[in-house]
Amino acid sequence: MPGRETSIDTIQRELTAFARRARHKASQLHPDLSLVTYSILDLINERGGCRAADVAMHFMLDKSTVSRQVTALEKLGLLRRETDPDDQRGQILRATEAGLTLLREANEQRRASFAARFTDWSDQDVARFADYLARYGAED
Amino acid sequence: MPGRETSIDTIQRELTAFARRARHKASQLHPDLSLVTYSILDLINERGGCRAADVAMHFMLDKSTVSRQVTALEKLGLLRRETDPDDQRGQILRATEAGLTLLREANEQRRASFAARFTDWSDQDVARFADYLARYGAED
DNA sequence: AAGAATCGTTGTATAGTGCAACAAAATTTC
DNA sequence: GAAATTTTGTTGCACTATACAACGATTCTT
Repeated sequence: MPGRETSIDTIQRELTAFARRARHKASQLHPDLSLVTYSILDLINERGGCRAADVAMHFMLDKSTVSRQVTALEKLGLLRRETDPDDQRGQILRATEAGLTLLREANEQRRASFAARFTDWSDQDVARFADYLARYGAED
Repeated sequence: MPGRETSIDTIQRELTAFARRARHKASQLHPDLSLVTYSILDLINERGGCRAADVAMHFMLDKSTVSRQVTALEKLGLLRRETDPDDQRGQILRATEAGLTLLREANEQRRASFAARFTDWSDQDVARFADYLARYGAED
C-alpha cells in the first residue's frame, strides 16, 4: 500500500483533472445546456423551487452570475420566476415542463455516459467507489 | 449494497458537485495560480517536460487555449520553452525554478487542504479511494 | 420611524475557451 | 525528389462565465 501522503496526492490530482475536463464533457454531452445551467436547473428541480440566493450560496457563485444565468434559462423557457408572496424582494425559481423534460434527457445521457466507464468494474467496486465519493462530498 | 445504477448516480453527482466548486476553491487556495495554470504546470512537471499538444490532449483543451496559457506562464517566469531538437515544430515545456517553487507551495497548500478532509479516514480507505480515482481517471 | 440587512439587476472588466486561418516543419505519397 | 498531407503552435475574433461595485426595492431590527 502506498503512503498516505502519496494517496492524498493522487486523490488531489485525479479530482482536479476531472474538474478540468468536466466543462468540456458537459458541453459534449448536452450542447444546449452548459454545466452551469444544467446544475442550476438540477438544483431548483431537486429543491422543488428555490431562490437565486440559494443557488448562489450552493454553488459559491456571485448573485450577479446567477441572475444572468437565470435570465438566460427563463428566455429559453426552461424555468419561470414567481414573486415570493412572503417576501416581495425575492423570487421563487421553478423549472417549467420544458425544463423538466430537458433535465430528464440530460440526466439520462449523463448516466449512460458515466455507466459506460464502469463496464469492466465489478458491482462491488462501483459501490465502494460511490461510498468513498459520497463520504468525501459530505464533508463539504 | 445499493444497486449499481444508484451507485453510478452517486458517482456522477459527487464528481459533478466537485467540479462545480473546483475553480472557486482553487482561486481561494492559491490566488496567484488559477486552476488551469496550476494544472498545466503540474502536468509538465510530473512529465518532466512535455509539449503543448500533450497538455491540450490531456485536459481536452483547444491548442489555442494552451498556447495562451503557456505564454502567460512564460511571461510570469514559471516555465520556459525549448525547441525540440528532434522536431523543430514542437517545443518542450519545462518548469523554471520559480515555477517549481510556486508549484511546491501550491501543492503544499492543496495537500493540507485535502488532507484536512481525510483526518477521520483510515490509511486503507484513503489508499483505496486513491486507487479507484486513478482507475477511473485512467479510462479517459 | 430610521438605519441596517437582504434580494435581485445592471454596468464594467477580466479570464477562459473554441474555431478558423495561418506559418513552419515533418511525413507521406507519387 | 517534389508535391501533397499532417502535425505543431500562434493569432484574430467571438462568446461565455465570472466577480465586483453601485443601485433600487423590500424587509428586518431597534
